[in-house]
Amino acid sequence: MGKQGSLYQRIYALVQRIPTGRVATYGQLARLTGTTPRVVGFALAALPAANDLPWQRVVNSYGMVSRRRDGERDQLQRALLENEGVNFDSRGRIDLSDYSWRFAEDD
DNA sequence: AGGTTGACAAAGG
DNA sequence: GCCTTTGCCAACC
Repeated sequence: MGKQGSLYQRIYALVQRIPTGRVATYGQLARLTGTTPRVVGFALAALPAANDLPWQRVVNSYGMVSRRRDGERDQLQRALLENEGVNFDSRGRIDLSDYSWRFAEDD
């Protein structure tokens, strides 16, 4: 592994730090880990079905749950978020100005 | 080694 | 604001 762990490990470590009831975008995590948004999505897709990460807290730049190629994971994601108090509007969007995670070194 | 494929994003129309 | 293009880069043939 690299000096600071693999790229995927850095992404996962960051996802782990997103607080309950908050969301981060793929682009935000990409900037913080020095990669591109697509790779963040690819890293999350590589997670096993059962994992310890709050993976549901990662959404796209429009504040929407991104659709998977298969499965009902996106529905589960919305349910989990609503369960922790995140509000979706009639078009299925989250108001990022209210719910986005503000990263700080001392979190 | 080269082409394809994404849980994306920004810019253009 | 929606839809389409373009850039992106790691993974997987």
